[in-house]
Amino acid sequence: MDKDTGTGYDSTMDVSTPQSPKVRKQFPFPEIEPKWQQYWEREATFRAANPGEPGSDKPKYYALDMFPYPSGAGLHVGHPEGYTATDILCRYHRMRGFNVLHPMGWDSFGLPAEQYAVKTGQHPRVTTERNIATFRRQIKALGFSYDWDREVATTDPEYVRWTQWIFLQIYNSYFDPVAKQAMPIALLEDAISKNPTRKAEWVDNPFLAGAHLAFREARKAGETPTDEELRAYLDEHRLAFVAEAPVNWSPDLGTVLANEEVEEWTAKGHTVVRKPMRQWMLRITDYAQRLLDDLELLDWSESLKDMQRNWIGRSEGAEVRFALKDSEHEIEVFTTRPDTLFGATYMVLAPEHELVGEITTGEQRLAVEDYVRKASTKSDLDRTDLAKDKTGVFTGAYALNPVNGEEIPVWIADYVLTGYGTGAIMAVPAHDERDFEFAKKYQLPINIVVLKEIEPGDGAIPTGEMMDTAWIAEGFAVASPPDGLRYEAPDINGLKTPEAKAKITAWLEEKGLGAAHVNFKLRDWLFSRQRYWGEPFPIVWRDGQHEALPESELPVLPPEMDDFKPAGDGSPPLAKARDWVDLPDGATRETNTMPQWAGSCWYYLRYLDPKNAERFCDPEAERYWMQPHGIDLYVGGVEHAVLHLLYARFWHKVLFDLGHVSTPEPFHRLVNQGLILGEDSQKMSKSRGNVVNPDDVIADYGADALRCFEMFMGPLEQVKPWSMSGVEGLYRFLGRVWRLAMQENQEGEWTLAPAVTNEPVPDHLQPALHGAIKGVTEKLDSMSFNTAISDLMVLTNALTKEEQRPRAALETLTLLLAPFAPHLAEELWSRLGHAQSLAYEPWPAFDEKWLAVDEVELVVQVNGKVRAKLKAPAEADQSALETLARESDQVASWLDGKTVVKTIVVPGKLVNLVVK
RNA sequence: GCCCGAGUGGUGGAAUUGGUAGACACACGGGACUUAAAAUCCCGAGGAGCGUGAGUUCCGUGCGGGUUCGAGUCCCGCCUCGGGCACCA
Repeated sequence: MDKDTGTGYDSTMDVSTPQSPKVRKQFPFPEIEPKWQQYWEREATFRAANPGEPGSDKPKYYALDMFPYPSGAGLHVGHPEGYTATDILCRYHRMRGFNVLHPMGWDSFGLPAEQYAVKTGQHPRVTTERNIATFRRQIKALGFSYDWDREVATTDPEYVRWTQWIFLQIYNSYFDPVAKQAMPIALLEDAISKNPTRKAEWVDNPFLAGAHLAFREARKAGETPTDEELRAYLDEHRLAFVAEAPVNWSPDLGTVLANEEVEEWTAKGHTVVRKPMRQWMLRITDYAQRLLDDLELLDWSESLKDMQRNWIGRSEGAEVRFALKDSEHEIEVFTTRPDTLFGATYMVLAPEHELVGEITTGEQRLAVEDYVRKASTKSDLDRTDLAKDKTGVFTGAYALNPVNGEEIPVWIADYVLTGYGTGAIMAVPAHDERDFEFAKKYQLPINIVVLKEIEPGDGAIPTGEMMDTAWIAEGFAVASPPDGLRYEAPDINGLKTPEAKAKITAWLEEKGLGAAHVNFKLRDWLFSRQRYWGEPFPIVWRDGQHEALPESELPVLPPEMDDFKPAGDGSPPLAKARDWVDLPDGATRETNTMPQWAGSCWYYLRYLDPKNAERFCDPEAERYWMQPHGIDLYVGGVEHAVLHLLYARFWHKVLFDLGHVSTPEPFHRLVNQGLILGEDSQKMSKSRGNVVNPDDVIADYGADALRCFEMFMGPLEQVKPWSMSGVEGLYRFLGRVWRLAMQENQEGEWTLAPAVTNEPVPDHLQPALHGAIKGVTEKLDSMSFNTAISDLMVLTNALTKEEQRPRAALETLTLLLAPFAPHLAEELWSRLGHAQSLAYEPWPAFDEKWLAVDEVELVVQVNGKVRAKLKAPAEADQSALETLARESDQVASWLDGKTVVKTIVVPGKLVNLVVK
């Protein structure tokens, strides 16, 4: 799921380890790390119990990492950051008695392996398998507590089967506008058929009943729909559909891209142009409102929610129809400001608008056609780059403003986008910056109809020519209509913007001229790619119509080929495999493939039941792990804020609507780990030479030190620079912990230190011990890993000072450390005399009695400045503390010759004497 | 331009509801051990001033105001950096 997928295939695969400093190891991590990794694997320590298996009676905890795209470059230190955070919480939850699901897998379809295949002829599957092996080895070397029995790869044929199966669920559904959810297309088909057989299932649904009636009336009128018409009606409603639309086409990649992906690839230097093509789309726009509303259910950062909200881009307003002078056509526009209708002085159509050809007058035709042609060859980038300088051409046509009947000119301009709203606007230059700029340039009238305040008195309205910028905020309606004039439209003068909007909209609705309307920025998801290394669509074409393959035909795997080159004309590589494409019965296979996002849209569900051959996931397993509100913790990079996270939510909602999953949202709590920068505070990149390879770090300092350092660097969500001396610091800390209990003999063997005693923990150590238990526990609960480690250091420093090291105290420290440095902790636990792994040892509990102190430090302030620090009994009451403070020698000089006018006492903490 | 987030020592970062600013580390300096070094252990440290000294005073959380007995924390106005969106009507 990495965005950074375009690198690495030309790099060598061997991971070279620089000469480690020939220094004595602080602790024998090169022996104990592989030892415990093998132990955990052999004992299946981290196998998660599905319902019915021993251990499934515990409460569940599902922590998910964003699975990686196994690139040729191998793991970098950014990967283990999020993985370590989830691993720590998983190990912690096991010790707290949870049945923990912590899986890992591979997002293994993707363009780099295919590009490598084009260059070298090596099959993408070979490349992919090799890269997965590298990633698996590297990840295992970090000692994460994954249940490897649940490993999945999106390229596995059995995984592809269910990705395609889910696609068919989407294909065989429509979005019901009444129920506001996906429903089986079979219901709609039944409703419009001549002899419905499932009426009981849909008769109460106004949408289906309405469709039924419409087709019945048509039949009564003798307009019996043909099979093609019925079919076309259904295809128009499917959640997966084929559309001819301007798409993002990259000639050098040889494929189309989703809107969300364009920036990523252009940033890498690829060209992306708009081009009309026939492509598969998914109707994510139907879910726009639910995707927006259900963000409220989620425990995500507000900034991440905001990114999704902005991407979905909901705006409320009205659609208004403008009649055209001397034409039967109408222009429909969307506006968020129907209150400014009296200020609409011209209209603008997008150059691609379907009416442009129809309404252009003879003398304007040449200029308009020229403009349209130029606009069509401009890429989106050109269009936005030239944003500052607005251009346009008058069509020669006039529209009639519905509120006052005025004739206003109709222009075309490329600042109006074809993909948003209706592709046409009413221009209100006084109250919209773009319209203002355009009107200034082409000397179109600017009529002010909103003022910030209404002046008492004569109320003369300033003229638009006096404005140097548009007033786009709300205010009070004026000149709507202008003084002395009356129109059929209501007078909204003096109304505040919201009321003015409501009144005008109501009138438009009443007159049939328009209606309140909600618009979204979100576009439907362009779902097909012209690639080889992706899931083929389980679709065949017959007589120009698409049809689904039966489930028994799944999985549909890409054919064996040795030429992976895209044709360059937009036809996919698969089209060249004629034997595969042409079926004996005359049908042909769909040759597009699905985007890489398809596999990552549901992998978290396959983990729940990865070996199931009957279903994508057993319903009982789904309920067990996903109830009550989905995945307990999902950690990954913020780069997926509007890609993977939006797509996966959409698929999940479709599956939810169809009854295949039990929660409306998949990822209840989501945390974005911050980027790790190079030691130079620059983004890590091969060209800068500041990339840190985790293998090197493990070789020199061990996996535990790497894990601990990544957590100690700073808050998980923060961007932070790498520091090799920082790793060394954590390495030394782990060495100190080790040597609390161990010492090295003449032969270089580590044995239990004689300082380790079986005496009970002395009272003077108890506050440090229980303070650490409390601190680490609370900080794990709040995911404040850096301060949790700091608490462990404080306890370690306290124990280091002790001559005698009580075994009980060392055991507690070992358990607290275990989630962070599991190899070291397991080894210490074993050396302290335990035969079993500590993975399921109960988490230490603290006793408040050791945290209560009987003497506190009392801060005495005079006028808010600290003047003394005194010892005071913890139970002293306010007046006692005040007396103590006033009588203190250190304070006396500050009170000399002054009068105390006020005293503030914070019990147990501070006394502030206010003097004059 | 719009929407978020963040500015704390030489560095990474700590600081419940406003209540001792700088926890814990890194880097640095000093000491112990060592023939020496590495490793380890101990000690020091926000800045400025005064004092031989134990100490002590002032300043200090991007800048300017404000609220409060008391502000890193709350309010208003700026500046800088980072992220997202970007002609979305």
